[in-house]
Amino acid sequence: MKFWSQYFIPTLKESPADAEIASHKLLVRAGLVRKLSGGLYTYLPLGLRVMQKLSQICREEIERGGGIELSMPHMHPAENWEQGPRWAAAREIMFRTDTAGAGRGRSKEPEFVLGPTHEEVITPLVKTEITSYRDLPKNFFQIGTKFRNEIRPRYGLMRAREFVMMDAYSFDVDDDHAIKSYLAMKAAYEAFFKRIGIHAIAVEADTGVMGGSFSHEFMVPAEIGDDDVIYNEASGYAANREKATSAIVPGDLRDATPEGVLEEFATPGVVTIAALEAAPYSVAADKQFKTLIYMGDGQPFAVILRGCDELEEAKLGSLGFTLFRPATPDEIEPVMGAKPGSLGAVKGTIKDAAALVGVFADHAIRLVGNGTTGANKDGFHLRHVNVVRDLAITKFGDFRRVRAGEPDVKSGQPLQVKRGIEVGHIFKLGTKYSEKYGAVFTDDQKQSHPMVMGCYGIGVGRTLQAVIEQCHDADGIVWPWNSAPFHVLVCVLDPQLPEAMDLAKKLAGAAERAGADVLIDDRAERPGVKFKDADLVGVPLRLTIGGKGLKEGIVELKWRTSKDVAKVPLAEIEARITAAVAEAQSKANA
RNA sequence: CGGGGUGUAGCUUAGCCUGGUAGAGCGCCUGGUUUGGGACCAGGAGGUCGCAGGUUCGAAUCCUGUCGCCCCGACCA
Repeated sequence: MKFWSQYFIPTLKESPADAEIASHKLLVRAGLVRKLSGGLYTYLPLGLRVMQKLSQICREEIERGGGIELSMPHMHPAENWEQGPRWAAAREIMFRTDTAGAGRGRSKEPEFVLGPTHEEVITPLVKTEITSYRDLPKNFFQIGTKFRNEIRPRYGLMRAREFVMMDAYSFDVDDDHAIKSYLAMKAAYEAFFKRIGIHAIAVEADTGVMGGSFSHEFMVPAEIGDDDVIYNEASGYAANREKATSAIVPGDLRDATPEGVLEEFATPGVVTIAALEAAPYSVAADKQFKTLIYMGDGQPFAVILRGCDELEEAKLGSLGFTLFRPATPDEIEPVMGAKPGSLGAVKGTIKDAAALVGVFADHAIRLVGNGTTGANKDGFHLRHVNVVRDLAITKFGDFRRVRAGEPDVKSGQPLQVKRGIEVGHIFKLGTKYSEKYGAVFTDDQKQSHPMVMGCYGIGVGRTLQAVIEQCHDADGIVWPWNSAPFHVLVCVLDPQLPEAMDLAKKLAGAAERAGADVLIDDRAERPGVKFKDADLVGVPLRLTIGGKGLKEGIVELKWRTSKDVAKVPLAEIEARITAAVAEAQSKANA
């Protein structure tokens, strides 16, 4: 048991000016963290306790899912990363030492990076230590500090430069086994989020810079989340914005027979979809082809969408480029023959078609039929453009951004959108890293194969904040039992009375024997202050010992989730505490 | 990195437009009265007004630069 007067819980009446969202304000007001600098936080005792609780539950569930705990350095030689597949993409977000070549008495210092995740460390380790199928599968995990040079840290622990993450890496002999490991981790995640008392949903996700074949994000629905979840309640479909697709193009769509003769017409000054929609042209946006030029690893490629659709840039990741970005007008003109606004992909109109490494079309352009697009001549467009007849398409794909209301691919029912906080992510990586680092094993036929990997992350600090975001009211935090820094708060209104303190210690002891963590508020504060702090800090079960109650022979018992106060006779109080703790535990672990 | 905002006591802030003794609330210290939902009275400590230049007789206030922080965008656990 801890005594508030001896402990350190600096609560604040007012929210700090730099906190915007409820969970961030409460994190600071309830005395869980203090900011050192943008994206860097000190965990105060209470915050640390919650981090430790979450970490421990996470550890238990990951172990249950097959994980073996170890701990890797936070600082890595840049060399490890240079040998890996994502150095170019990842170096942007890493903190790096700038001592390379600087000396300090030596002719050359190696460059170091602070690890944002550890594929680049675990894979070489496994390469040297595991060589036989007999030693597989293995799933290694750690819980520790990660570093990311976030362009814009924000929302307290939600997006920090230094943060605590559980990261796990699975190694299997083949795809089937890798999928088993993946599903075991998915189940472990679900168990973890359930135990800590928050609602998190698994949604299909893009693999992003991690690479890999498929992936789920674990999202906590919240207004302030920075990701959109596209979902349909009834069908169970759920995907993040980057991955989400819809059944907007019917599976049995037959491309229309080409209509009309391709024809150029003058459109002076028209460089936007909207301008072409307006009189005198009056071409509806869904009858236009939008042509975008991107640079993929230094080479230009085109993406064609309907005029009414938006590009979902992350979906370009499926094209296999390591790095891509929108091309600049200077890069576009020599290739296409015109500036942005007059571009098109009609055969024969592209100035240097050979320079394009691909023309990638969104499936939905097949709905356009007889459409209009740029003529690759400034001030001119083409009409009666037909997909099959006129466009030289390298590959069709899903590149458009899904909108709410479009039909779900599973059920055809309208999709909905809500915001969420990404608290965890699981990837089936495949052999991307194992091939690169030579992490191979020998099978029972003496054949050598790359290990099939998966990687898994849970942002512990972010999860802590997501718990607060999901579990609070106007008065403060309302901790779920298993996440709470303390389970029971014994509020002693008259700590100067020895009999009050004696009783408090006795009750605290009873609660501890029942398995609860107990905090005794023995401060010489007025009752109002104590009650306000109790609500702010959000301990699930509050026992109040007051001078008046003592005379009546009762102790008050109150749950943070309810306004009801039970006046319990002293003779019964210990049994009631034991029962209450047992009940809360069984509910939380059901 | 682009756009917007902001920096005054430990915290929340007024003052800045229109230059002239830096103010309040919370918190803190002392004493007293209080004591079941953030008490009251009296007294007190605490501020190079982010930093550096400049304009001016005089700068928190005007100008320039710079740094930090916050918000919106791209990225992510």
